[in-house]
Amino acid sequence: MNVQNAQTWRSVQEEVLRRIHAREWKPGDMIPTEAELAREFGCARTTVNRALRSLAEAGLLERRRKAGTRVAAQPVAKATLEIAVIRHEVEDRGARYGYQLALRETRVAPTHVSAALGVGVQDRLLHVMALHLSNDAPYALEDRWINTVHVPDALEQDFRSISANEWLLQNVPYTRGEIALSAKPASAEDARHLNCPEKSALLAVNRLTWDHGQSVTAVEVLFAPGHQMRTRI
Amino acid sequence: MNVQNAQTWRSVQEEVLRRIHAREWKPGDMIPTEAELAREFGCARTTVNRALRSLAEAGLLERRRKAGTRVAAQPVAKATLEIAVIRHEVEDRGARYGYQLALRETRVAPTHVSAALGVGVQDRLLHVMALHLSNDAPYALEDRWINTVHVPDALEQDFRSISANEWLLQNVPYTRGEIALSAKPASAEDARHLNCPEKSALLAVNRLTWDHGQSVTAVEVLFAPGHQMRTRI
DNA sequence: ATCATGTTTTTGTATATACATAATATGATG
DNA sequence: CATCATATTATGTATATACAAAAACATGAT
Repeated sequence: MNVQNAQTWRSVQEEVLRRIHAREWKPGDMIPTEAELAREFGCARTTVNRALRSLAEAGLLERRRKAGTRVAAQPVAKATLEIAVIRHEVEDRGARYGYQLALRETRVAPTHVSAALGVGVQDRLLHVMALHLSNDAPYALEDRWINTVHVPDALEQDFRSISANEWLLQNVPYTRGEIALSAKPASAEDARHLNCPEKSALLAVNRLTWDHGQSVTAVEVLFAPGHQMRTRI
Repeated sequence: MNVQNAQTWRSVQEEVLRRIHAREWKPGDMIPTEAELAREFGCARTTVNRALRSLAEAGLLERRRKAGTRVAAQPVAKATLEIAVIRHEVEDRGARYGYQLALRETRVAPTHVSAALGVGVQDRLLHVMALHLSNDAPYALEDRWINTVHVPDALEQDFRSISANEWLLQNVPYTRGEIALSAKPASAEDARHLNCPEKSALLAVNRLTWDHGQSVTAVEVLFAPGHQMRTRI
């Protein structure tokens, strides 16, 4: 064990990663304690802690007090999908963004929506459908229900020039949310908006957000056929 | 400005979060400097730094040296999908896991696969197809190509009792990977394996992993119709 | 007005030290 | 042998201090 020169937490992290990748430390193996590594690397324990904590957050290490640190047996790949404002998503790809409001109404929601939002089945909610365009081609269809009891300001908005997607993110905070990704066949209406054959396979993102226990909005975003969500690990 | 009693970084974080959610600090607003907050909370700047850094990693704050810290204008929802071993995914749902090898061959890969893996179009790769079952029902279809130049040990495995998914994660390290999520219509073969109508909308996860610049494997996992990937934010 | 340069401010990190906390290991006790 | 209390130990966190680095800002030359 040489005295390595690793005085920054990043260099410690790099060396630890190297040992994991080189299989010097195999999945499931215990690794030395922070104090031992600090001695080996000639740095403070705090520095080692910073490096190992960060690797644990990434899922590569498993740490427990007293028990020590081990290399994750099956590193769970944590794919971080960045779910941004759709306009930014389009513009970041270098395309021209377009937006069309398809529908805006206040009505009683289908039971699965009112149940998900935790409102009464008779409550009227704001329902907005809109098409997001990329270079004039359909990009995504947004189908959204807004809890107007908790977000009355939404009733003031016509959502003709700014999408509900963007308006809500800028104006209504949330403390908690659930996201579900799935594949769905295009309904006749979906197909018409997205200009694709009926029953095409569409990537669907369903989001449900809450603010301090109060539901805010339920939204389904259907992406045009062929769309991919990408990320690295 | 009362002297709050916030001596742990978590309590500092909570208070900062409260102010963001209560819109005392609105999206786009600058917030006080670490030193100011430390004074206000009566704790060390290190503690404030820990709290704010963590919130910045979560996408709620944007920090820049000298410029200071501001509340993210459009908090990018970072949905962390945990992509685990499929067997664990099934078992964690409380279901009985099953596995069937459908095909194992060594052959020249389709050009899009050899291109993705960065191998010659004439190179023979290991091709494995397998069905993962949940309570005896089809759960996911795995279609995998393995770069046998970089992972020759894979040729020793028959993948009849352990899936390539699991074997690779336990035995072959990788340093980098790309993941793409999309929706695909079921081919005739997909439909046969997954026991669903042809052209059903299937959620597809495509993964490509590399180890120090060497490609390891390219895999497409098709989930049975109706499957959802869920996460919270 | 524009550009290069230096100053200052804010976040970022490293350190030693101290104590907290969780969980295991140990030993006493029935 | 099982069970409970206790000691031990590795990680987790808080602190003061110091310096590094990025970037905005001010200054001055052109």
